[in-house]
Amino acid sequence: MAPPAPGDHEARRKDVSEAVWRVLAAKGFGGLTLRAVAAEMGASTGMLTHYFPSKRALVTHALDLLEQDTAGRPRRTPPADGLPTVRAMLLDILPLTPADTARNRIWVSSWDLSLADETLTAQQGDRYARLRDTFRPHLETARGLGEIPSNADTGQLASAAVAFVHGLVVQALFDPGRFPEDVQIAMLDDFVARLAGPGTDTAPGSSRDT
Amino acid sequence: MAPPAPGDHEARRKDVSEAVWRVLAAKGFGGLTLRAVAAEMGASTGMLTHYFPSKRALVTHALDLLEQDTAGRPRRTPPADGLPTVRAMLLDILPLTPADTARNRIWVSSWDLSLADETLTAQQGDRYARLRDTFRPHLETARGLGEIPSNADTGQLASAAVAFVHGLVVQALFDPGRFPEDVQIAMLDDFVARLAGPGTDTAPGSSRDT
DNA sequence: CCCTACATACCAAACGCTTGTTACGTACCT
DNA sequence: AGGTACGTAACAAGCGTTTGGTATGTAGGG
Repeated sequence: MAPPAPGDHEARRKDVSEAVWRVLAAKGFGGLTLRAVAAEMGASTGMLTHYFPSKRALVTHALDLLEQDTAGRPRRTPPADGLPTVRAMLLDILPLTPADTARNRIWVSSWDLSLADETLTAQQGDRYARLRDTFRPHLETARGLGEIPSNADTGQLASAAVAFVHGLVVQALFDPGRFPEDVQIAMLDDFVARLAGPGTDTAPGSSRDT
Repeated sequence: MAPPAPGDHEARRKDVSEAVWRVLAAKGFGGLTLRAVAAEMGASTGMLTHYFPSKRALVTHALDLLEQDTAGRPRRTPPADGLPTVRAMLLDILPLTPADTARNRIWVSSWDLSLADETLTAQQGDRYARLRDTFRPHLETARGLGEIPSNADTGQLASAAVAFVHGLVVQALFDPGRFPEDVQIAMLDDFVARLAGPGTDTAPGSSRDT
């Protein structure tokens, strides 16, 4: 009955991954149990431990899945250098499709676990640093193009952009009715438009990064 | 041995509340168990059920505690009507003190549970609506004072302000070293300064999509 | 003033259930 | 034959919950 073809080890791991994903989307990390995952794919917990020796390994794999899904998600083709690209990148984060909503929901869900574990806290902190770093070069391009002031602190603006978009994600997750697609986009466009403004005028020689 | 004075029922509930708070600050909602709370106050689980008949009741109480602590926290005296008040209110949210950090950490931790439960999701959504509503009148005052453009959408700006500050909270929680007090304040000041700008000029009759 | 009656406040222990983990058996393919 | 791929089943630990018992208080009657 059960096909033990020894070649599709990776394929079976992928099946497990999809079951993990569905459990996470439905019940979050607090509801991620071996039995829930096993039941989701109509298998036994013994089979799970055949692919993931411990719960910790499964959780780690779930976090990897999250990162992998995030990195591999379909993205908009960058329209033009500078601010339009920043806008497109931020749009790619918002929960505008069911897939984006699930991914964001799982990210937010993971924060409880991440905050309770020192190692995971540091990893999440690094992830945020990397995310900010992906915005920075495009903000520098925008500065070079004169789309934002020449004295703008691109590192700080990257942090601000990530902050704004993730804060919007959280509100949208808790109240999708009040944050439909057009509202989210309008808010994002408004935010990007304000990037072009002066912000706080920093006196020369007073700003340092990191 | 143990004094069962029947008058201090509320006082004892407060003791329980403080133990719950300490457990939440240390281990989040995922680590909130009856035994952990009982151990935290050197008592038994039977005593807990004497004050909270079920785990659900304790969790509900914990969420009430969060709301209560948030509502009752010390706040800055509003400096001047309009934008300065908005800035002060946003400053009151940021994790600048250990108490603020603990409160924010617990809030973020609660989102896993809240997203997994329909009722809690709606409650959190309402909380966000109320939070946005506390900003709106001051933004309208700012508009009346000419601090922000006369065609500004105050409701949208309130959502944006809450989004920005909570997104900043999350990043600061995961990487306190990179978001010390002065960085957080600088980012907030920059954001508030941009509120004074035009944002997206909503020309009547023109629409932009996708 | 003492004795009984009763409610409160709790502890210790056990309940049944779920958790992660492990051991063992078996079907299958090479 | 032997390794791979499972299912079955048990395990101890931890979970929320329940039970039984024991102090400690208050209240009322004699």
